[in-house]
Amino acid sequence: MRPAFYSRPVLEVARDLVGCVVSHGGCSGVVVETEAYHQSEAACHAYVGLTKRTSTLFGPPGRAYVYRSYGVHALLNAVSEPAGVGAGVLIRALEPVEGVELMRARRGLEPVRQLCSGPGKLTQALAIELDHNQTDLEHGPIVVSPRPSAWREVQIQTDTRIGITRAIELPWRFCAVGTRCLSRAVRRS
DNA sequence: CATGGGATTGACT
DNA sequence: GTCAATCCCATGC
Repeated sequence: MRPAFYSRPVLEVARDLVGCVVSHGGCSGVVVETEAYHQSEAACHAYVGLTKRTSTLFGPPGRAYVYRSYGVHALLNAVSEPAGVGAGVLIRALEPVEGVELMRARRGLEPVRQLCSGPGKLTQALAIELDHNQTDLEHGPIVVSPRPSAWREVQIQTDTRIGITRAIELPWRFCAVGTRCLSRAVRRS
């Protein structure tokens, strides 16, 4: 997707990314779960302001923000809003499309439902690493492309975000209806 | 320079 | 349900 797609309010970008396709490392999948993060709320890394860590979030929209979580997993975000605003969309789950055997090998698991049903799982399945931080999501190596026709009219449920301790009340989680690949079931709508 | 806290996962009780 | 693994980096002395 072009930078103009991401250079909008992060809640719109998070909603519109559901149904789009993420490709990397010989694999691809449809985005079925996202969360929005914005510098104005305390759960966002950019809340602390411009630092070495958050500089990607404050940079140009349409780039990847990849960081290490709990010392173990790489998590993928799409930098959103105009440059100068710290915001991003966390990609939390995919429904696998291409390269399922590669995903199985990288994950060490067979069930399709468990290959990309979590933010750390999908980066492992697609071989997305920390050095993809700041790379362009239009030209790759990680590529985000528009909704396939079957996903054009996808229904979306909102929910509160998962795994955070601050600003827990905001309904900034967006989930596709009908998928079996969410990281967790939707609680609220 | 030392410390502490995670936008998680998988193994185990 | 509980809990450890493991590392980057922001913060504070």
